[in-house]
Amino acid sequence: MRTLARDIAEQVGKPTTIQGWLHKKRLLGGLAFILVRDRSGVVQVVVEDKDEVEKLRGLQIGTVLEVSGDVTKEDRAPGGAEIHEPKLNVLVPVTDEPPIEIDKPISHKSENLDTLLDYRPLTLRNLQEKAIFKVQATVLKAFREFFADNDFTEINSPKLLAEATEGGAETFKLDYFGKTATLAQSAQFYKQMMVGVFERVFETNPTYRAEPSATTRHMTEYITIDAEIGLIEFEELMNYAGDCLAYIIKTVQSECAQELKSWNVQSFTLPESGKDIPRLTITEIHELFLQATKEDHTGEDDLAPAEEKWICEHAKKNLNSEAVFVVGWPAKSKTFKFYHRANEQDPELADRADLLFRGVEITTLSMRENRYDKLIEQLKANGGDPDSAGYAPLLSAYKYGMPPHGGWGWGLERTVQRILGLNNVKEATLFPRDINRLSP
RNA sequence: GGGCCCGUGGUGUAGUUGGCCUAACACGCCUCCCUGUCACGGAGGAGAUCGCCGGUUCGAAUCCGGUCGGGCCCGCCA
Repeated sequence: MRTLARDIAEQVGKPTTIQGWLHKKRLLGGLAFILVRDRSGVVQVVVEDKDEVEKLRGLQIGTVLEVSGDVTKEDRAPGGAEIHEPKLNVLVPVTDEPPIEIDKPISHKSENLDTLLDYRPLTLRNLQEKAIFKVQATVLKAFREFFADNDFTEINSPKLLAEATEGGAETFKLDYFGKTATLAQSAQFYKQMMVGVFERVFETNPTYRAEPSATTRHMTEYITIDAEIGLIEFEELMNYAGDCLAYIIKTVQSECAQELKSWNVQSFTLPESGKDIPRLTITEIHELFLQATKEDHTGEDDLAPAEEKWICEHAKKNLNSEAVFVVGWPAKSKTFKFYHRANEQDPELADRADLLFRGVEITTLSMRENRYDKLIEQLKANGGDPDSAGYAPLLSAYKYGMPPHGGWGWGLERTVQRILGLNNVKEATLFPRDINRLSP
């Protein structure tokens, strides 16, 4: 019967067997300490028998072991207990020296990211690296809990599409039995169609962008948490997104305390309720930024990366929130897509917001134009053909009844990146894909 | 796509105004010593034609040109 590392203290006084990877050897002559890592953590094993120590000769970190012995309460041991008088059984010997050390923090300096990512199958075994993806899994779990609490249904939309439709971003093209298929740049149209079915839907799937971006924020494949909500209005939609962020942070704080500590993440400055996250218009932010830095972006349709960073620091200090909703997006702009909805009172503005968190845009949300005729009009104005195979399915959903609705696309990796204070979104991605990297 | 920067043992770095470099340091690895380590400690050892190609020079890790790989910022984009 196998015991996990996290349960070792409960086994005190009992013969116990653990299984896992040799994580660290400390040979002190007549006494050796070895650390064995399993899915739950690390156990210290004290080896005094020379024959047992000798079994480890020539074996490298990564060797898979089964260790049977007596668990002893020991305050000097990590976790308060350790295994004594062990019998070591080598399940999978490793004799080649690993190319990278995994038992101490690995360099995350930008110029060393290549090494970190090239050896990803091994570097992920480092406990600090592993912690990033424990946090990611917890964020994803929190999303699902939030959606379940609010009566959403989870869906999965296709990623192979007949043609590029949404506009805005470049798509990947690939051969599809002699036809050209594209990889989905978002779940946009499908989640909208599904509003007509479930009213509230979400999905957590990869999305693909063929943009030649070389920044710390962009990848060609990333996970979006796509949500779409029927019978909602703009203010309410922002509140949902804010509540969702608050729930994610709360969940990570309670379930990943150890992981946050290992990345030296102390605390979060965030309102408990989404409605208390500050709303600032693009124009206001341009003005504040100009006053503070003398750098002028007034008149621009979008925020510069430096402004996104600055406004979050500003809001943390002055508005008690590291998250900010950026509103006041122009309706007459290339940032306005054909399915967006203009504001009823002020048609010059779009019912759209970006949610910035700790300096990075993590979510884009908007109300969608739900009136069939108006949508067709906007589509045509955008150069789209309503009769094409790319638009017809979406339009048929509209034709037969779409309520006012809105939703968001939320970057999972960016969220984890900012929670942990990582410099590059690729550090928060298991096997990142970017303009230069397609492997591992 | 534009600008700037970087490539030195397995890993992280120093050296880069040409000669003292027959390339240094730390970690890792190997051998030996060490019974409470937890970045264990100590002694010794192996391991790099300095990304690649060409040029300048008596002499190149160091200068020049090209090339390949990578990073950061901007743009695009989320």
